Amino acid sequence: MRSLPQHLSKVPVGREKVSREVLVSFQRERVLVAATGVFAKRGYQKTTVGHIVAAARISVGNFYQHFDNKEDCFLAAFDGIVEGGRERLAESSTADMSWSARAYGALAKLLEIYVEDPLAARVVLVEAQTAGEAATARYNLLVDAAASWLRQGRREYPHAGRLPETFEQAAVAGTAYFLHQRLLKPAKRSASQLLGETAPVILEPIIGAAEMRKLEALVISG
Amino acid sequence: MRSLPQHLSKVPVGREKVSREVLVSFQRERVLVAATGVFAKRGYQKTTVGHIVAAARISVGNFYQHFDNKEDCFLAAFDGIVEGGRERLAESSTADMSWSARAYGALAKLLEIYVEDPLAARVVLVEAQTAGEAATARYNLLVDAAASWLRQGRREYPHAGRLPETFEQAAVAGTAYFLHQRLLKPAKRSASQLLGETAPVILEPIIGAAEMRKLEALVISG
Amino acid sequence: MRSLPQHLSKVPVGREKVSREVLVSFQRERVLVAATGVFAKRGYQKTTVGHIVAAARISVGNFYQHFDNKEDCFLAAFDGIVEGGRERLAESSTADMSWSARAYGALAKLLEIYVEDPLAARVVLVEAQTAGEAATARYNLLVDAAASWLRQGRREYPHAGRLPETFEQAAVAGTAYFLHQRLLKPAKRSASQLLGETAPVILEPIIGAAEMRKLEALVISG
Amino acid sequence: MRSLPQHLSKVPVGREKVSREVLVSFQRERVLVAATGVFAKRGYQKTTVGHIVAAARISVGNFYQHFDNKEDCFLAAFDGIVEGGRERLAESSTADMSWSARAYGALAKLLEIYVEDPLAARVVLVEAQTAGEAATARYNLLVDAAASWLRQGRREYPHAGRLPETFEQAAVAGTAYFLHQRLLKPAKRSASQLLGETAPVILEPIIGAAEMRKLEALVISG
DNA sequence: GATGAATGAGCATTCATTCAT
DNA sequence: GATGAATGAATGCTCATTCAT
Repeated sequence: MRSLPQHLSKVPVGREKVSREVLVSFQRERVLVAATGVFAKRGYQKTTVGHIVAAARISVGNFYQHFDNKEDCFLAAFDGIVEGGRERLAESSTADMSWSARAYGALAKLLEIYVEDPLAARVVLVEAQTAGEAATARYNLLVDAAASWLRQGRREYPHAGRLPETFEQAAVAGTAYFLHQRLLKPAKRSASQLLGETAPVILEPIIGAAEMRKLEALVISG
Repeated sequence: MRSLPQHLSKVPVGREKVSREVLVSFQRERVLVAATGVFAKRGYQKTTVGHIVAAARISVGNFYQHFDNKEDCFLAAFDGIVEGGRERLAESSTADMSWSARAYGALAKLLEIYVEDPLAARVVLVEAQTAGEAATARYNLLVDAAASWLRQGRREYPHAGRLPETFEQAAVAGTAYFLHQRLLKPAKRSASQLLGETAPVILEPIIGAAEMRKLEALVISG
Repeated sequence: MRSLPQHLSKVPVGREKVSREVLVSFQRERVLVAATGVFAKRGYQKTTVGHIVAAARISVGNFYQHFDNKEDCFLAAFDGIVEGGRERLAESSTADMSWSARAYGALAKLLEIYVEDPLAARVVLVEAQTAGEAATARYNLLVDAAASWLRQGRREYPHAGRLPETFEQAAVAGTAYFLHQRLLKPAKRSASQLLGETAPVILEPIIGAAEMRKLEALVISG
Repeated sequence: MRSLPQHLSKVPVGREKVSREVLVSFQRERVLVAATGVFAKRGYQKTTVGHIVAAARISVGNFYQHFDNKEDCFLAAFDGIVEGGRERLAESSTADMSWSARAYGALAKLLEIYVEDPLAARVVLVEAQTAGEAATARYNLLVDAAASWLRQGRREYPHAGRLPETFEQAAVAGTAYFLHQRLLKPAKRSASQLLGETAPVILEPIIGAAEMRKLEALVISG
């Protein structure tokens, strides 16, 4: 899953200490992975600390050594997933690409991540809305961040200026709801299928149909 | 609330019985109103049956005479709000109006209802997503129903056919999210302001900019 | 079931009054029959007043007009059954019969009643032991009464004097347990079969094997 | 209580673990003893979990860590008492004794246990019949087991063959009822007194009066 | 550090009983 | 007299969190 933050391995406090810290960090990661699965399968509210420690094979006391409480654990899982996503998203584009290509690539990458780990996706997209105020705030921040990023497109594609102010937020939230619904049904689709269903909703109004077709063609050919 | 069947009032021994039934119905309605407020303010999860009975000024036992449990009460509140909304929505248009006018009028009416009773709106739009599976299912049904209704527009406005299949659902969910966000902030807007912010997102892609302007002008002049 | 106490019909307080009293009495009887069934099927503890009023098709208020509470209702049912049994038992013998014949006849009659109405039997034999102190006391009184009656046999059959003091009570309780067990199993037996299984335990030690055979032969021939 | 498997004490890291397990086991035992007292004094139905935890000086949560619920606790107490009784019963006889001597000794031992701990006796003999289906089933199993054991006597004492099939069950249940009654009255008797009252009912019919006298004499002289 | 036994506040729910209509 | 809505005390049970070992 998520790789360990690099800076930790640089701390030079003696071999043992380091290995222990690494171990602790691994442990924490293990717990977060287990917790993600439990939260996704049982729902945040119905998940108890007991469920998590059973899944992670740790003791209750240990759990509270890592996290303040259940909510803290959820937020850590949420943040870990988002952070991991952000890192992988960074790989999806280079500075020399056009905005539309970067946007299309980013959406494609996101859907790939989504399809890859549906449990993590469920935690971010669904459970975050039922896990208390802090989680909801983080979810909204995510939607806003995506909407903001999308809004940059208006600069590049002037005719997007005709779109209502609320377009980006609605587009992001609408897409999130669409994916959300997909998570409920066992019928899984491939990332490319989902791309065909979401790009027209979220990108085409900004970049226009012509540009859209161009990008689609590029992917197929490339 | 449903009005009493008239024939009952003719039954001679009926008066007492009827008045009691009416009383019970009123009581139930009272509880639902109180419950709606509590659910909206505290959130479904943090609401206890104790909170509801305190707000409704009834006893615990009486609560369980009306509802099976907390979830049942929530669903009844949800259904009551939706039903009331449906009835008021029916008033907003007549058969002789064009689809676009009916759609525009319906959206305006919905926003009016929304602004009028933000607590009820919050229950339907926000809390329903955190109140268990049954509530979530009902929420999704509502989104789907709205999306289906919207889809009829494609027949009337052929150029809407260019819209991706997922447009309607995304548009509805996106608008719901937008309104949802408004509910979190104390800064209230008028229904007409909200109409200006949502109609372009949800209707304009279907009926086109020209028709949109026409409808807006009509409202201002009318 | 139990027939109405005769003296009631003799009270001459005007036709209406009488008919009402009779009606009330019938009503009470109806409730007791229904309650007996519910107690037998659900067990005393798991039976609620709600169950009884539902089965008897009366209102809760009405129930409390007849009985002080659930226990009172149970005791009334218990007493009614015992009283009915006593009356029918009286028919089973005449003064001119020998003690052994009367005892044998009484046992036969009791088993007949038992087989006829297993629900009532269950209430007296099983549920009475779980229905609180008053009911337990009544049950014990019943066992003691039967044991006392049985003890009279010692006078008639001197060799029964060799039996230990505790014999009668143990014999009655043992037989009660035996019948109790029969009530749990669907395999029903006839009254005469049960007579063959119980008489040797409860009567033969008192009257002796020879007398026992004589009585058995009498029944077969008569 | 069962003693700890020896091999565990050899595990080097084991000491702490073992002592904790022992502690937990003691704790459980403590709770069962307290629960037995409460059940015996208040009756199963009127006993609440609150009563038990107050008597055992533990918290509610802790109670539920040991037992699934009140019934589970009762059954554990019942089983513990029966198991303890079985173990002590095993000491009461050796293989070289005659069946009648073993039977007489077992009955004497049982009555000794009964007199020693009337609260435990009450739980097994009285409350088990009011503590739900599972408890009743266990009680019946116990009666059946005792009856079966008693039946072996028929092989050794051929003239016992004249006894009716149902004798053993009735004798056991009758004796149980007799002891049951003793538990209700404060007037306590000694185990040997009770032996004199029960042995003639339960054993003499099988082994005969002569053998009975012989055993009685043996005890007095021995 | 790790463990998991112990804690107890908190909650949903039931049900006998009352009493206004 | 009859009705059944209303009452609220009582109870079983869960679960996040602490802390002695």
